[in-house]
Amino acid sequence: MPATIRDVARLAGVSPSTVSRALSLPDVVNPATRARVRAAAEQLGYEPNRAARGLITGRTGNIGLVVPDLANPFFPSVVKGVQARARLHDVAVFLADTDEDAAAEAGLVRALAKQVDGLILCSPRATEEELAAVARETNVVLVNRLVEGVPAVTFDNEGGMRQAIAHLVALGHRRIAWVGGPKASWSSAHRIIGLYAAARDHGVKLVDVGDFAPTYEGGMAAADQVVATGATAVVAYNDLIAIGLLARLHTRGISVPGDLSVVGIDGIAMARMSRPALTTVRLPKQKAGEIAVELLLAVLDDPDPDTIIATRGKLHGELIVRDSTGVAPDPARP
Amino acid sequence: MPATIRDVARLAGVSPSTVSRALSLPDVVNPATRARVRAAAEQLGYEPNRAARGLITGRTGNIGLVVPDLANPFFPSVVKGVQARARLHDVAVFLADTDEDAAAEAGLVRALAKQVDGLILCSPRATEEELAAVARETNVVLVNRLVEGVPAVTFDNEGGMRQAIAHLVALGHRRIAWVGGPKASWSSAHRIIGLYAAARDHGVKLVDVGDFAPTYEGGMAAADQVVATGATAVVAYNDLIAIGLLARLHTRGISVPGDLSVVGIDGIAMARMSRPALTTVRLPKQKAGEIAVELLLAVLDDPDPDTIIATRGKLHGELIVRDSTGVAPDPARP
DNA sequence: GCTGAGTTTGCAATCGGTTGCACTCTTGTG
DNA sequence: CACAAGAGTGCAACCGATTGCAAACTCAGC
Repeated sequence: MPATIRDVARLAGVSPSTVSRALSLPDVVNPATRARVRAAAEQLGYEPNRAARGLITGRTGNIGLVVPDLANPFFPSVVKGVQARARLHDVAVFLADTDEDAAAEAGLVRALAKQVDGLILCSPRATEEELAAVARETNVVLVNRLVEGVPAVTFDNEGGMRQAIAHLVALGHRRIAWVGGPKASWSSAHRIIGLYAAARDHGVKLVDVGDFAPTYEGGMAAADQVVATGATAVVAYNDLIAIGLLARLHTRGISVPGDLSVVGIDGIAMARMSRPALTTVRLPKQKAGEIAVELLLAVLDDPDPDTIIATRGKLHGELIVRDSTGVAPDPARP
Repeated sequence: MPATIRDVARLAGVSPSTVSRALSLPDVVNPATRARVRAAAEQLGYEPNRAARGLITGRTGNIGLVVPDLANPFFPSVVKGVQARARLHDVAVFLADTDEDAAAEAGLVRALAKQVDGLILCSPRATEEELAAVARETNVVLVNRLVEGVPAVTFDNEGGMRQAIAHLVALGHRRIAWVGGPKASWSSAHRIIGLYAAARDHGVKLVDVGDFAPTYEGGMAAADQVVATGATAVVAYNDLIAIGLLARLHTRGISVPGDLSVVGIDGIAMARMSRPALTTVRLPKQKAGEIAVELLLAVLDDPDPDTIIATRGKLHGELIVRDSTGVAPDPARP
């Protein structure tokens, strides 16, 4: 039912090839013809059939986006960024959610790969080898993960942790606990590195209470161990864990920030709404999605390996101080 | 680079047409040949090219999903449901977020429509006429919206409101405020109808404080008006608004549920995490996404108008009682 | 042994675009 | 004025599948 290139050609009195050129290579056709073709296309509401074009060009005009779990508010933000930027470039986005399942992730990636020009993998849980393998056969951009030779946009974890520690140290904290995220999480591993570096520089003690699910429940589970460390402040892998901590601490009657200061990471909307409002390192999530699209599109246009390797984005976080952090309790008091 | 149907044909010693049939119409080809073809396809890792198939069949194997705002936790849940179910049927999902902009919505829908077999529109902000028009030229399933002659999956708003009111009445509340959502929201309009009906049945007074943005800020903005009504309980259009109410009420030193009980709607994860934990009507959001996919696929398989009109799903919500509701304050007390 | 029905398979057209090549028609140059 | 270069356009092949139609083959029945 929709108009084809032949309909336009007939109406404009030219051949289909001229229509094709008038629309996609404007400078090789006579301005007068071009205008005539454009008018005909307009009148018929002609839009090239993507499948047909894709068949010959090998390009689908689609990109795939894979995230571990949409229920974690971190990811919808990234998705929004990808969405918005892709639309600007007239590229459609296939979305897939792996439910934090590394096996499902691999299958999904392979299935998606065949239907798109490139993939954006956000916080993938797969191993480096698997990712490198995928990147070899498909155009891939990683978000929040770094693998040798694969374009990526990451967050400056070290810088973020440095800000958090500096803030806590300024408030007088000298013993700080760390609640880690999933073992397979690249960013968890890198945050702890930044944290230790910052702690060393400031001469404060860091206590690692282990790895937890990056969820509210994970935070609830971690809370008692945090308290047992005797730390006066805690940094959590993400805001969801931090909010879980807040809840359990409240239940136990431990005052935040009176007895214990809590810092999250991510800067999800919910952090503002918790009680007390959560001090956090806000990551430019949406921006990350936007840049990932730009990177991917750049790679598609110029698949030169050297360019690809240089294609990197590193985004800086920003410490947002709210009510969950305060001066360290006087050690003499109890 | 990937194997084509011709490669498989050559390896199996048959013609491409036989390969096509062996793979998609198994019973019209000789079992022996079929096995040979299957083996060859397997060996080559052959997967039919979707663009090529789409060109001839007119089917893309893709569906589109349009939501107003991924930042509202309601929608990621629906998206997850759609996702999961679509994958089961080997259908890919295009996602678009309109940023709550009705104009953008129209454009997006039209753009998406050409690349997919059908669309799922979740809580669309467009007018009935626009939606009916879209439904006439594309296969559409609505979620959380009802338009004459268009398949839809909705929530039982009346029933949900009835449960909420019954709960509040049992707690002794006799004057209940309602904080509405966006004017263009179909569900807001229908929730208020259910609310009034339930209030009448129970002989309690309902006070409408007006329409607000379906956000935390919207709830903060509504709080003072709620207090001014003198109501002892308030029902909010959604959980986000309810959580905003909680925050502002806390700031003003108004106790929840001591002075005022608060009920939300949606049952987002965040509701459990608020302080006090929010009593809410939990809607089966993910289920709605799953059913929407089933409905859409059914419509695609059988585009008979009579079937289409009968294609409806209505999901029931469930009252989750938490700490934000309690017995009405003694009127004599102040 | 021949005919006809029923199976199984291949040929070739087709979907809707894009693009290499060749052809026509200007226009500029010697 | 002839000729070459260049611009503009059309022809036809092609991308990778599906499918109507016809050919080839099998097999039963007479």
